[in-house]
Amino acid sequence: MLSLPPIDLKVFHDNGYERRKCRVSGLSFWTCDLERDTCGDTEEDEYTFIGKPIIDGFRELGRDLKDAMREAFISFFERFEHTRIEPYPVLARWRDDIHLTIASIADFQPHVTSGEVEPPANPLAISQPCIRLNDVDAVGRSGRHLTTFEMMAHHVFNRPDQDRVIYWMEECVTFCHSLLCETFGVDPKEVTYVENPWSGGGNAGPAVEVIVGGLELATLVFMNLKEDPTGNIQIKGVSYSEMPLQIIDTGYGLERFCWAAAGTPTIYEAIYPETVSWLKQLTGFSASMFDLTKSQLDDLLSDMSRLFGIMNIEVGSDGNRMENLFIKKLKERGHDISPDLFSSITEPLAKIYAIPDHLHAVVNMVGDGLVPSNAKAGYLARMMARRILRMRDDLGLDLSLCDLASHHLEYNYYPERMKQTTEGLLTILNGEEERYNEMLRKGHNVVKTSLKSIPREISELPDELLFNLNDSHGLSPEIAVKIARELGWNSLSLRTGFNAEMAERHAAQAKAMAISQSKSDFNIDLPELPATAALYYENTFQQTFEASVLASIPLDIPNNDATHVIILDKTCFYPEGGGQEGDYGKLTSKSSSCRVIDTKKSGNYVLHLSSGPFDIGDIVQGEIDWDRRKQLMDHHTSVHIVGGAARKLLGPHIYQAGSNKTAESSRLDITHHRRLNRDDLNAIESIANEVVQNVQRIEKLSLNRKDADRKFGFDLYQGGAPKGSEIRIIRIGDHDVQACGGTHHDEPSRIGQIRVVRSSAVQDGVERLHIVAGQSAMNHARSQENILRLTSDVFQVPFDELPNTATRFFTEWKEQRKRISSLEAEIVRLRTRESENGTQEVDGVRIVILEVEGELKQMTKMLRELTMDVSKPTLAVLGSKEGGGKLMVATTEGTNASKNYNAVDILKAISPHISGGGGGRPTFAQGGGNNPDGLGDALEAAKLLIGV
RNA sequence: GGGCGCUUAGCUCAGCUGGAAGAGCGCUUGGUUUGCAACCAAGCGGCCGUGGGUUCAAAUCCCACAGCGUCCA
Repeated sequence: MLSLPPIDLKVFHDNGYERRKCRVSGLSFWTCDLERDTCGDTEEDEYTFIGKPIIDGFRELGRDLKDAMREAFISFFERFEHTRIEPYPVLARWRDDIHLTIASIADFQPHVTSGEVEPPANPLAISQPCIRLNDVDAVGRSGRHLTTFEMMAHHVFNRPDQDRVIYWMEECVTFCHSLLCETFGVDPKEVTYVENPWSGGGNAGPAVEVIVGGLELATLVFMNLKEDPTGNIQIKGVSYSEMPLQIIDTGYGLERFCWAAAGTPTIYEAIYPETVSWLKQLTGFSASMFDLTKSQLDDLLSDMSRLFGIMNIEVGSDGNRMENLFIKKLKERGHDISPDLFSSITEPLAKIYAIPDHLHAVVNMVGDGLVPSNAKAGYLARMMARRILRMRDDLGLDLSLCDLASHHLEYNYYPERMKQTTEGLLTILNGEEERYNEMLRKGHNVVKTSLKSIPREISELPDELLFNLNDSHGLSPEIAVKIARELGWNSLSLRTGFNAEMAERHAAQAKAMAISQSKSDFNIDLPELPATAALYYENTFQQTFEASVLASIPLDIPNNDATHVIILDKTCFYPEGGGQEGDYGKLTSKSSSCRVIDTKKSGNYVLHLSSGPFDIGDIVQGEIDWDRRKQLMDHHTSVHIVGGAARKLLGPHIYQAGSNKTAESSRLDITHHRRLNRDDLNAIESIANEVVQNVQRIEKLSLNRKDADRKFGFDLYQGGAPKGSEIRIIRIGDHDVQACGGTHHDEPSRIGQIRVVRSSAVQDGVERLHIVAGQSAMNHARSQENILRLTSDVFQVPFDELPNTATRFFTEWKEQRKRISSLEAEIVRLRTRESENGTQEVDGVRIVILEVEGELKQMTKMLRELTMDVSKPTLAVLGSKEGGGKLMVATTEGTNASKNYNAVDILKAISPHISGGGGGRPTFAQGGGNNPDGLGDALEAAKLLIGV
């Protein structure tokens, strides 16, 4: 078993670099500073560029600085034969394993890095906007963390097995060194190259971290290994073997370069200067606030930044301990500040710094067409929006999310480059703020009710309660405690580290989840065979064909009526895929004929689920159930048309979140930020039917992925990330174009008619459209009419009178119900009065024992009438034969009646006569049984018991 | 995809250790007032989300579904 050899390059020696071992980290590194014995990225290496920029030639800040820096980087590599590639979206639509683009190499995974697809250029240079939310809690606090950044990169995809090698380590490091020290004028003594192998996502390789002035500015990864249990190279405990590709994956942090060029106290001041000073001004953050002079505060902040560099502030680290250490170190540097002063400076500042970063992430995501939601990728946008709003509230800013976003667009963004419109973005963010406010308002109530049983003097809320408020109602522990204090629980506080505990708890839950996941698929062992030729693509309308049987495999467990799986050399049967159900039909050989009950796909084979076997080598005639297939095509093409119509009507954020096509109907799930009403559906339906009438032909293209991406962009992948290098594309005029493996009409007019029947909600931010087309549209209309016919038969009125008639019947029903209940009350009153004739008194208490008719409800009313009057103390026992027998006993509260008799005791004593039980309060008991015939006995027993 | 929570009057919500459906706001009427606001009194307004189940009895307990919310992947 080997580990990786040292990275020993000519470029290092030529520039006077030596290989050393870091005294702190133990890693090998290259340096030309003879004094140096640390690798540069340790807790003993301070930033050297704060207050004195280490990169020359940049006087701008903010967006201009980023533009200049990006251009300097990319044009440098253009001079050396690299092709400039436009950045990919931040939403990784071409991948099904991640939601967001987390690195420049993510643009080319998995298909380019696997060697299946050619890269768009080779070598190439790019600056790719990325979003990483792992360290979101450190943003604003550490001085360097960001959730969204641009990863500048030069990538090379070498194929040594095909004799195509562009360049490898030597040239790569040479480029990097020349960029830093020649173009950017960095003092070579400030640059160290640290050898630190990289691994991730099943790949690995040697790597060099480029540290400049104590800050990691770039990583150069030489990816040439893949995970392989039999491999002979060991990295971080995992075995790898060499792969046919050699990929150079570099990452240069644009924002870090900007910071090193600006020398500001934190990275945020380098890239978001306008926002930072705007927010400082609005919150009144200034030296005088802390009884300091401006230069004192500046000194303090600069020293804090340098300390940030060496103190690793990570998520989940113990806040209190870090703070004490920090204060101690500041004291060593001559800043004697109290913990209170420290946090009153850092708390608001951290928020002022984090807000522009978070805004950038939200604008990146929503600008790219993402709709915030309570699940999946959309949740990430909502979470970030809520973090901004919380920080805004903590800072006491009187600004809406839209105000903040508008400012951000003006100073830090190019709105015209967004896919979403500015108006659409602001509308969506406005909706997010409304939801946030609604959550807070509701949260207030929730806290109020959950505090009821909690004593006011308590100093800490129960953990369970806080966890629950957070998980179920979105109230962070801080907010929950704040609300509770406002409600009068004044001595409450939140212990430090609570959030970390909560995160641990969530992590434990997620872990438990991961273990309990398993998946069962349609799986059988298949022999090695040539791939099935797909006739359904060559001619979508072919209904019959002749093929030879390659395999006939009995099913262990019969699937519906299917007993065998038949594999042919070629087929017209479309296998289930892309939400379109498989074809039905039949296969006939000379000797036998079987039904095809379903068609599925497994690898390159089409599996016909057959009602019986064939012999291998048989020549069979296949015929598909054409009515069904035609209907499936109607629905599939309709789904594309309706999706395009929705996008046209509602905006660029409309994206397919899923779909399903059966012979009866189809469903299309689209991303949208509010519920659709019937008017919206009508509008979509109209546009869809115009397309059916006006678009002549549907184009079916087959392109390799490289060309498909370039020509149509990533909206192509509405149906999810496709596999393989060849992409089938369905283009319906200029109305809709997407990658799709389904069967489609050549002419939209073949569909006839599209109806968008109704919409329903799948999750927040995703609306499901129910669609019927072609013959199904006709069937749907007929069945709707049938419902009307049946209904109008009941009411005996014509169709168009139905709404009025139904309204009339309903209101009359309600009126009559009310009338009945008032009549019942009247009966009760009459009965009660009657009963007074036959009553007896015992010790001044009136005794009423009666058999009545009616349900519990009426009996209760009667009892109330009887026992209400305090001047007439009464014990009443009522019985009814309804529903198996009912008994009720009540006394007049606060009188001799309630003193002398216990209703529950009496009830329990007599209810066995009707084979039942019951209970209640001492003054009011009710019960029932299942032997109505015993009612007389029960009432007699009551008389006996009471003594009348 | 998973966990948790919510659904009760026009609105906002209590009630949920099973035993007479409630409050505040709004609405109607009356009182007070020169008038309005305010105040006082009375009244109107409920398939307690839908469908099953347990029980003598379910807004309340159990199951399924729907809609909504929330946290985590």
